[in-house]
Amino acid sequence: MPELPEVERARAVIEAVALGRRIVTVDDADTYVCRPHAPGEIAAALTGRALTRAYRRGKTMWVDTDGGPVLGLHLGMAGRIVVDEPPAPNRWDRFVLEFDDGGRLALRDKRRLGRALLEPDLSRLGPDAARMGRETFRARIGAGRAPIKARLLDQHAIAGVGNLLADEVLWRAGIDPRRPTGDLSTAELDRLRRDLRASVRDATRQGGVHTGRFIRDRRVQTHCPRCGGELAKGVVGGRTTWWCPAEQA
DNA sequence: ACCTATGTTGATAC
DNA sequence: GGTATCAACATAGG
Repeated sequence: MPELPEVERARAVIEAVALGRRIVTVDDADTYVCRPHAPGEIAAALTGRALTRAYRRGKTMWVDTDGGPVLGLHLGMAGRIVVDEPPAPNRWDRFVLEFDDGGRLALRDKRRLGRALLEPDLSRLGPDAARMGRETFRARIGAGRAPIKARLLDQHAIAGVGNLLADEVLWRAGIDPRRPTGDLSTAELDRLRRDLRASVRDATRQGGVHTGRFIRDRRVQTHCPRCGGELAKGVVGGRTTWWCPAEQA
């Protein structure tokens, strides 16, 4: 589930209900989710601290603590942040903070591809997709020969776009996902940026990328929501890709 | 049973 | 350097 809109909602939840609460216990026993830390390392650094601010860039979140280290959080492919919910079965709560008021914050993730670590490295993360200016977008997205969809998925170039959101915005903008980036006109790049920002805004408000018109519709049928034509399916940038061959050129 | 698919990222190879 | 491929993880479904 988690692309930029889902992560922003998770960040907002942390901001709204988890800041200022004193941490008394940390479960960092999952050495894969908490890599490269050894069990107990994150616990030692965070016990007695409180979270003070929650940030996000692309799909990466990080949280400041009062006098302690920064805690990085990533939802991976199936992770969620849950606050003050009873523990999940099957050890799906991969990383847990317990507060002195009896509440808890958990990274709940069936797949274990989520991440919790101290002092995350953000240096290789591109600018946030929702806050990218026109000039920056043109420069970072418009150069090179990769298929445009592959570029949108490249977190070093632009942070926050995942497989579903990429299909949604390319459909909205009427651009073939296989087009080489360098072949896009300035007008097409500007349109793409506009549609991307709109898609992110809508999805964040409505609860996630699956609420997008193209993505939502595709769950029940494989026709274009606009023209009704049969959608095409293929692999672009290594990911399953759907598009409308009649409208996306 | 076995095979495929799945919203992620990172390492590796060309 | 840019791009493509595969592996990491665990679950769901045909």
